Amino acid sequence: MSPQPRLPRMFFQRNTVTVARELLGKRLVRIEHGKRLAGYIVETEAYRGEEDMGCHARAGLTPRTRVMYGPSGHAYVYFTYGMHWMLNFVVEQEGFPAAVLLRGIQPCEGVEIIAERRKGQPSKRWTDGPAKICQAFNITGEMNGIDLCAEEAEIFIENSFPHEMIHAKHVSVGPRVGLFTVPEPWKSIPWRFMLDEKIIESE
DNA sequence: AGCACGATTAACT
DNA sequence: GTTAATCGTGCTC
Repeated sequence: MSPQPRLPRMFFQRNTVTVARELLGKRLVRIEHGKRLAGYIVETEAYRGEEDMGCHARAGLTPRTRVMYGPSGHAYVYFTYGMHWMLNFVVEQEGFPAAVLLRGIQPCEGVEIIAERRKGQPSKRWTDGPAKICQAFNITGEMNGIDLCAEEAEIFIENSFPHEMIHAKHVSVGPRVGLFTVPEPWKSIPWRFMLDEKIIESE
């Protein structure tokens, strides 16, 4: 499919859970040296506010969480486990800290570059985790805070199914991953969204 | 200043 | 199923 309109800031400036759900099926695009890498979003998680004990913003406003308190439509990129980068999208109103974590995509453009960066792994495992996406798309902390809605943005989200919404029967929901020491109800709240990849159109 | 742990991954057994 | 890799962050002393 040819390039589509980018999602505007108003898309991100809404309830975190709504945005996480509606990002399924949209396309993540990365511009590198003028070349497009892209993939359909198939898995997201919502992290919402200081009350959410699974969200980094539970620590309040710190150097790390500052971007989440800023305007929506920006990238929140953080480092964890001593080696991995994670890409999130800042959402909700400025001043309310919240973000959507990108956990899975299905590559559709720049596949040969993605394959090279994920060399040694089968194609099903190229971008099926948050750190794998950042490795495949060459996304690091240098991109923390960039505006996805700016004209010159090197990362943004595109519409991909302009005439049809993703139907609920193609979406599964569950608890967020990796929150081992987070108390309830936050540990089990169903804020993880997965798209049935069989409905993704091929190029 | 020191410490425990993390929104993970890959390579093991 | 288990575990090492590896270091920034936030909390405690």
